[in-house]
Amino acid sequence: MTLNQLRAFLMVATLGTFSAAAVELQMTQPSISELIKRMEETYGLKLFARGSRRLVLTPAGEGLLPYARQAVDAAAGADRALRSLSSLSGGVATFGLLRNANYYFLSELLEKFNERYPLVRLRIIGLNSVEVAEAVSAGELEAGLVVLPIDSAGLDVTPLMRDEVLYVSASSSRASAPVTISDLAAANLILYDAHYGWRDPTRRQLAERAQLEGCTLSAQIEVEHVETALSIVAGGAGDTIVSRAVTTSKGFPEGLFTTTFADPLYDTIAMVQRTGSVLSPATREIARLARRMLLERMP
Amino acid sequence: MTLNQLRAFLMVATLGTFSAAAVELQMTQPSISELIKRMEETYGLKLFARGSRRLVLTPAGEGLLPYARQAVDAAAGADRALRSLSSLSGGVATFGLLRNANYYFLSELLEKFNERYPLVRLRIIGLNSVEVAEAVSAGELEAGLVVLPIDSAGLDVTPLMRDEVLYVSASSSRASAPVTISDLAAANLILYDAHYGWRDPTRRQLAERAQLEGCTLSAQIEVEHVETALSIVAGGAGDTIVSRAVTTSKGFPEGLFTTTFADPLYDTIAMVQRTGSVLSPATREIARLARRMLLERMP
DNA sequence: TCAGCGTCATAGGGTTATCCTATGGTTCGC
DNA sequence: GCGAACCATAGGATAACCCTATGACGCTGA
Repeated sequence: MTLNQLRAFLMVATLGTFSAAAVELQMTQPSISELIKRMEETYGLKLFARGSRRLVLTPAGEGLLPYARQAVDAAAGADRALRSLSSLSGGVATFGLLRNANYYFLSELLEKFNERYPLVRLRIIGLNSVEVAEAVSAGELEAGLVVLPIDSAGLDVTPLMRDEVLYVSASSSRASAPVTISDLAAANLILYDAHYGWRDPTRRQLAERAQLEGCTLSAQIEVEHVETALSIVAGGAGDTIVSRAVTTSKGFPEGLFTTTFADPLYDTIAMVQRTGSVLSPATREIARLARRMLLERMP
Repeated sequence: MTLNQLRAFLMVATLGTFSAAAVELQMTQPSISELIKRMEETYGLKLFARGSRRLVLTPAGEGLLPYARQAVDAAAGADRALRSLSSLSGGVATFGLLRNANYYFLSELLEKFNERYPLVRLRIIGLNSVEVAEAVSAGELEAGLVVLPIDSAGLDVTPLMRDEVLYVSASSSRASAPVTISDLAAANLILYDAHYGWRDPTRRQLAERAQLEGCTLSAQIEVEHVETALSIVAGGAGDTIVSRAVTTSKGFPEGLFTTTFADPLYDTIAMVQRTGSVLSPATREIARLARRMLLERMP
């Protein structure tokens, strides 16, 4: 005897069909069927008479009805009580996200959170991982998602997933084989995140590699937005680098070629929060959602 | 939010420790721990303050308590209701009986059943065979006794006994010899069961005979109760038909004459239940008693 | 009469909850 | 301190749960 079983029973008794109850409970008809069946098997009696017509309560079902109603109502009350007591019933959840979040799951995350906690307002901060990391470190944000590497002083960092960084060009020849750092140094690079320049984590990784090779990277053109950079690349003025998630998104221009790095390069996405801090319920919840949705996307 | 979580919460709140609650609920302490933890995580708030001493309810836990109690109680009631229906130690036995049951054995049946199973409450449904047959067919009733013929779609029908239908009149001359259908067509008929009219089984038998003879039957006066009809007949306004059991009952008015039909007419009493259905113990028992008592009365 | 529709039942599979045992960590009383 | 009592955590087996896909059946309209 579980609450789900009682809920299903009640809804079926109210609406008269399994299918309608399934829609109402946001489940599928076979699930309803199974819940009812299990309850019937548990007690060895039928709750509904499955006639050709519509479902009719058996005497046993009739006897169960008032108790089911009471239990489900009480559980709904319990849920309401807890929900209103938790701070998820108000206030503002503040969370930092890396710039690329659009390409991963941002809108879905916000929709899901808002659906579950409609009373909580959301403030999503973050033009770039650098900014997010600094804000979290300073305590302005409780938590956020960033791309590594970052300056991790005063932060708890939990890597969650990684996404490969690709080289993007309008010329098939320049993207015909994995590129090396020296290829990169020789290329016309169209880079974005002008505001943060070489403090950007992905760029930092590249700069470190270049340093080891004894060469220098510099941007031919720097803009703020990835989309702008990609448009320029599509025009043939130069090449750029983006993570794979960007290349598979809808907005990715036609006619661009991609290739990997000879020594594969990855953006590692991590959750950061202030060392030793306790997250507010709302923030914890959105962090939990974000982590789960990211992990679901792991290859 | 599951019932098990609420049960665990309630028991912990009552007993003050996880371990004690585990013993009481026949589970292990880690299981209780996990159930509580999951509920706390779901809502992002603590339900118990884990002090060094003993557990104390947080305000949130305090708020949850009444709802938890109500939900758990209701579920226990549901369980009891269903469990008792699959045994003879409680619950309600529902059974359908034809209208005339009073004249056969109704009170005796109920007394006997109640004496043997005092914990089972009885709900006897049935103003007329038509109604009982439809309710059983739809699954609202598990079984019942009816007079044939009925529409037997979806029903298992077991004839048990028959009782002759007699013609009743205040005039000795009109009841001096067996009556024919044409006699009937010519008579002032005082009929009962107005609500069901010619769907009533006995009336259907008569109507079919009349059809074969090419004549039509119609009621001069229609009332609901047999007793009313008999009073009117005793006043001489017309004649009626009843089964023999009625004529031998205590309430049968003085001064009325009865005769048989020229072509004898019988009410056949049958047990009906839904095709392929399994009766609950209580219903099976009352059906068994009813059948036995009927058969004992067989001529 | 037969195809189309809506209904519930069943099969198969992936995910999660639940529950266990075993063990670690903390707090209290002696 | 040290044992006792208690809660938390880890790891693993089982069952519940929920899904998609498909089958069976009755109803309905051409």
